Amino acid sequence: MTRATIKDVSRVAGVSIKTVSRVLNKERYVSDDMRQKVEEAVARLNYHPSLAARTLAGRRSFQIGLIHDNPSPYYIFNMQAGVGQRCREADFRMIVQPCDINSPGLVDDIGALIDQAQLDGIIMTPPVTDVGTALAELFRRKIPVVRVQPGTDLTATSAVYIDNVQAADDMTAYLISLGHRRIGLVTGHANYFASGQRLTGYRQALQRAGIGFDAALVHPGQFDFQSGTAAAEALLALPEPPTAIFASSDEMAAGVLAAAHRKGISVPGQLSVAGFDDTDLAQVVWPSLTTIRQPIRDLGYAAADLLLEFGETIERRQLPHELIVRGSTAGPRA
Amino acid sequence: MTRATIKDVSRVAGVSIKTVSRVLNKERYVSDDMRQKVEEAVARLNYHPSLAARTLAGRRSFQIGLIHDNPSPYYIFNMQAGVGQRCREADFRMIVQPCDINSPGLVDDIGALIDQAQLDGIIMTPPVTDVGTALAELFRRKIPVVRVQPGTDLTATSAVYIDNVQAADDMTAYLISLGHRRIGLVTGHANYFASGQRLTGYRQALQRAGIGFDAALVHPGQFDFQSGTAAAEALLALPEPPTAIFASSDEMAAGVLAAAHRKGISVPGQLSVAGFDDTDLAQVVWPSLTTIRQPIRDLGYAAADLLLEFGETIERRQLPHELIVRGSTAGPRA
DNA sequence: TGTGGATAAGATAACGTTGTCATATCGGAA
DNA sequence: TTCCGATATGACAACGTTATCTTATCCACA
Repeated sequence: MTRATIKDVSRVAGVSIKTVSRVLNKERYVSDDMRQKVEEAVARLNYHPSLAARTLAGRRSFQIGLIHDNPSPYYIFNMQAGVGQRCREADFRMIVQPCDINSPGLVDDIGALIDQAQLDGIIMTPPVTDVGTALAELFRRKIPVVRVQPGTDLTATSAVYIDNVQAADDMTAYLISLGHRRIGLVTGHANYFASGQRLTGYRQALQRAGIGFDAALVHPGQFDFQSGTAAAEALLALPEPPTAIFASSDEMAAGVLAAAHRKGISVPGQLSVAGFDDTDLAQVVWPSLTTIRQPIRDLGYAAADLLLEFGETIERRQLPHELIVRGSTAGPRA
Repeated sequence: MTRATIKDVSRVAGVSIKTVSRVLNKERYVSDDMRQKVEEAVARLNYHPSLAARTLAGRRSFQIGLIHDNPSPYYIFNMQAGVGQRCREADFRMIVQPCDINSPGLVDDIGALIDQAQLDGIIMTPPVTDVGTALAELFRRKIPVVRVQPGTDLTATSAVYIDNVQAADDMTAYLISLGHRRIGLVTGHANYFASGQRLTGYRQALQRAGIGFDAALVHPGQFDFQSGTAAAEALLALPEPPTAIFASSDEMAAGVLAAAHRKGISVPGQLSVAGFDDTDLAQVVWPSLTTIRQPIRDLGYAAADLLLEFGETIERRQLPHELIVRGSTAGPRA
């Protein structure tokens, strides 16, 4: 017994092939009578149309690509979950393509993917979002693109994002409201525009509170644990060390926690620590992290939604972030 | 300008369509002369064959499926990385399909996936590996299957795995070698056969060392942080509490750490803690975890390799685990 | 009563590959 | 020399859908 084809369905239903196709594609001009006959036959034969044939014959492939170069399992997992869910709802398939933004073959790889799979659209996550050559290639092919949290050419494609400036501002303001005046900031990887945006939000909140900006309190990081530890060690060795450290990612915040533990500095007693992202990590370290929740899964869902609903039409959607207060922050010298 | 087709290539190279196809598929009986002409034309036109057309005409789709129902981002991310890498090497594509083993539609979903995408093979990870109805459906369709760490019907399909019994034995023996006699065990989720295997390894090591098995020291968990915390609280409240706790996952070990921190119990001074998996988490908590490294990425790579190299032929491959000693373990009452 | 637009259904030609079969050439053994 | 298997290439059908075009009704309206 081999797979059922549309021909089998049409025979069983007693209608033409084209009518079956019409029902499958929810086209207009099909009588309820026919529709029902076809649906019964489809169910009876447990028929599933061949994606290959549909792609070849039609101009759609029912597939979208998710391109990323992101080392964070948590980020990618949730992004995939969101995109994947929206795809399932529309009976689309998601093709995940990791890549390397420093590879010279990047543009060719993306081109090959689109050619081979005849993708109907592309979703990109940072930092791939801001690779000019890749973007240019996509424009050349006139393929619908949605970028997640893009940093450049903001109006060139559809996009979904959160307000990173406001989020960092919120967190900084929260720390200030606890009584902190010397707040360290560990910035993110320079490849990510979000890093700069979070710095902006930090400065903005300080200024509003009338606290002078001290460059010594800002230490570069790369979003990972190691750089969080290193940054914390540098900041805590200052003549006038901070009473709170705001790390631009939960991983770095975990690094700060580890550094504090090692030095016997109690958190939040002697030092408050805040993260960003609200990854699983935030609730698994001790003490659990005060952080900014970034709705990664929702961003993925929204990205796929824009692609499926609007296609080439450029659309933008901003999603809300949320300040999550947990055990790693408290007032200074408590 | 539209995509180049095989027809364009054949025209530019001055050969027949079939010859181009032969070169593309590395078939025999093609002269070097022809091969070179075709390759030049392919490069010049930047030609990429349509997967849809190849799938429709041939009997292969150049796609394999990865089916999972696993809540761990780390596990899935690494599994995908391994499978994906092997796929890229063979110019195959990986289709990732999350699923729900408790859903009544599970079998239908898998069937639909295979029908629609005409997959050349399937890789499954626990706990989907042991869902009898799903396995039966795959057998019915005679599709090559590789299971990662299967628990049942071990010889029914190809498989890749580590020796969970030995791994748990290794860890338990290590803790005993440090001088521990009362070692708590937090077991994993009952859906996973690995959970039982790790318990077996634990008992095995105890017995070899002449330490009596105490059921009170074994507490059920579900692989997650919460259950680790709960188990630790229960174990530490025993009249004669353990001096070491071996959790069957790093997440649960992190939960044990948190419980210890909360109670003011120092690790590893008053309590040793060990995990399992060596996820990113192990190095991000404080103190960093002594654990068993499970080569998840390599397992994925090997699984794809078996699928691509052996197809329907059943093959098995065991990969090595490794005991990783970090800061969370030491001798008792140090 | 005739006309035309909306509705409904089918026949047939694509889509871009691979499979199958046919054909031609070459080198070595009988 | 003759024949045969190995090598090399091409013509053409087939894969399972959708697109395009055609045909047939039906109903409202002039």
